[in-house]
Amino acid sequence: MRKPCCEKHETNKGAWSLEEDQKLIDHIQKHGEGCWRSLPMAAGLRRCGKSCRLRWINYLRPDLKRGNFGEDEEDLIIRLHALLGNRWSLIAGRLPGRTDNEVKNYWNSHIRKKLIKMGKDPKKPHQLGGPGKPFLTKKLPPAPKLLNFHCHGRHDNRVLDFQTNKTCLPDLNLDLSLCTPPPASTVLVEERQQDNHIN
DNA sequence: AATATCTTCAACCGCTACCCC
DNA sequence: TGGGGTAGCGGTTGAAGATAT
Repeated sequence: MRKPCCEKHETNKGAWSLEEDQKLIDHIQKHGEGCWRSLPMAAGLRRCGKSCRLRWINYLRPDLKRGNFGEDEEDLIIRLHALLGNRWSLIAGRLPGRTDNEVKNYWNSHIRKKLIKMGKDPKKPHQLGGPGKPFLTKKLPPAPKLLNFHCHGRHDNRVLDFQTNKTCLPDLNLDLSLCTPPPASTVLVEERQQDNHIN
């Protein structure tokens, strides 16, 4: 029998209060993300670590882009979904400031209906501009670690090529199944700026 | 104005992948 | 190498708000 991830009778459930949010924000600002299991006790929260992680990732993170999806974002989601299927975290990784949960909800509540209305079957990627048959029907090997490169709600995806020392917008590599880690000489400008305190 | 139905989205659950010993 | 613990992912649920009757 699987052990519960936390002592259920001692944890709050349901909507988060402002006070809980603040405690979580304060704790993460002080100690950073990570070690979710021990975080609730350390932060003085009666919540399961999983719940804290989800709340932070989906709602409290300062770099989240709230509000409606733009047309370009919607188009990108459709194209990526045609390639990747329901791999929401990968899709969200290509949409700066968006979370997998948000993308998934948006797909289920808006895009899916829109496509059905247009007479397209959202379950058939080839009707949406994807490959002729479902592209990723079997489990992929784990994504390269550096895919995180695109994650965590980056505000822009510009990269700095250390060889040319120029910034550029990377081509949209939709073929994530073949995506390899970026060369060591390439890092996000934003990260570099943070490191060097450039602005 | 009251009630029913639909829609949206935050949060939960269970499973799997990953990491460490 | 395999077993246990933890993090992350995707599916699902349910409360709250919006809209229709």
